[in-house]
Amino acid sequence: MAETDDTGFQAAGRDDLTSRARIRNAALHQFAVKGFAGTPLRTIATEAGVAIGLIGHYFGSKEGTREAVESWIVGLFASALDRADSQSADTVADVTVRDETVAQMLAGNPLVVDYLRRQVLELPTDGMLISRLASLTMESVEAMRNAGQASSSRDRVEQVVTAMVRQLGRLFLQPLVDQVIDSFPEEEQPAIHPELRVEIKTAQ
Amino acid sequence: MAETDDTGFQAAGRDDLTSRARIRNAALHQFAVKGFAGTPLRTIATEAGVAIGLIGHYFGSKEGTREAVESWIVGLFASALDRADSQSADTVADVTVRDETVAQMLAGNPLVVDYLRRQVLELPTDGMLISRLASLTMESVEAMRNAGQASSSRDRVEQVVTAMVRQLGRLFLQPLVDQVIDSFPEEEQPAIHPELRVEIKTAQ
DNA sequence: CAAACGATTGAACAATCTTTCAATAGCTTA
DNA sequence: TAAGCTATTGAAAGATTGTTCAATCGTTTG
Repeated sequence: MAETDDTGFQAAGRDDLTSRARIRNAALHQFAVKGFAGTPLRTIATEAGVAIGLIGHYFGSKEGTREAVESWIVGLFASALDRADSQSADTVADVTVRDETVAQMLAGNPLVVDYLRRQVLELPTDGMLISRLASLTMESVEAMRNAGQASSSRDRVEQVVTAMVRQLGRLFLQPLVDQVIDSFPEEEQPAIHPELRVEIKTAQ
Repeated sequence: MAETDDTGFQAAGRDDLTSRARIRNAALHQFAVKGFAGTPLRTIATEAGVAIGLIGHYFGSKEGTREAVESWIVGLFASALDRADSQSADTVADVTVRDETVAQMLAGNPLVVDYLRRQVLELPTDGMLISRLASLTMESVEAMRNAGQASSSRDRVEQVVTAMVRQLGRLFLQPLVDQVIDSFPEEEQPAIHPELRVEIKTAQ
């Protein structure tokens, strides 16, 4: 693996990407849309424009391909948080800046949202991804506490949960709204889709 | 098909169920936990304690098995709404009673919640289930409008969306909260899981 | 009793899937 | 140029899947 990998964030023509990156992108796309079990490796190979054998060559197995996709996603979150800190005037960015930066990253990678939404359902057997993102968020919370930008009296775990629900809750639930609305004939559908609001009411 | 089918709601010993019902229950269980594509028919047969061939005999195909599961779920919602009406003093139950009755039904059938949550994510390709439940909810909304128990000035579709989000939103999002909390060592986890609140903010 | 019928089984089949691997092409380095 | 990499291919193997079907069992019906 002598070649560098793209982050998918900087603009890059489809044909400029390495085979490895194209495979990873195709896997993310298929897993997000059809699910892990519902995606044959052949489909990934076709979408990436490579031969089947190349997937095994780079990622070892189908499970290894999933791992690569998830590590890439974790990297996306990590770099978004780093960006928030570096763009902030303070040493550490506050909640608003962090949320906004993550939201922008997710808006630019809708497939990541689709993938994550699925992961939350798939049983904790192999669902390490959410746990990895939780760790990342915990680091973020710690940094904010140390900088006095987050309450130090509230429970840490609770702060992590709140942050993740704030970032992901609305995005996860949107398909419910969309599917319900789309199930009605077009002339009955409201022009503007109702806006979802998801909150956590901290236990008393 | 001379035999009657259970509703799964009244208590019934596992061994009292017909093969048909046991297959349907096993299918619901596996689809909810592993997903449709991730569930081999052999697994369903084993859990139901029958031979593979019997599934085809009763449901024709794997797709037919899914259909049977979904029809059973639709029936569960329909009978819950009927029950709400019959228990109400008025001719038509009000929103609170309906929501409460549906909530009780879902609490008694957690696998149904898991199954539905998956349906919302799995692409609308074949996902007729949400659409069927939306129709059911629309009938419910119409009944309430006619009885003067629901505003007649607001948009019908919007009322349906609101009702379904109210009934399902929190349940769908709970796994996110649980997975995040469970990803921390047990001694750090808060005693009481934070309470989720999901609302719809009607478009202005 | 005999015939008929639904319930049930498990093997067989064809299709599809993942993984493996030998072979080729292309590029770098000594 | 020769040798040694890595990238890439596509066929083959081996496992798994959904579906089909002939055969058996048990009960009901004539």
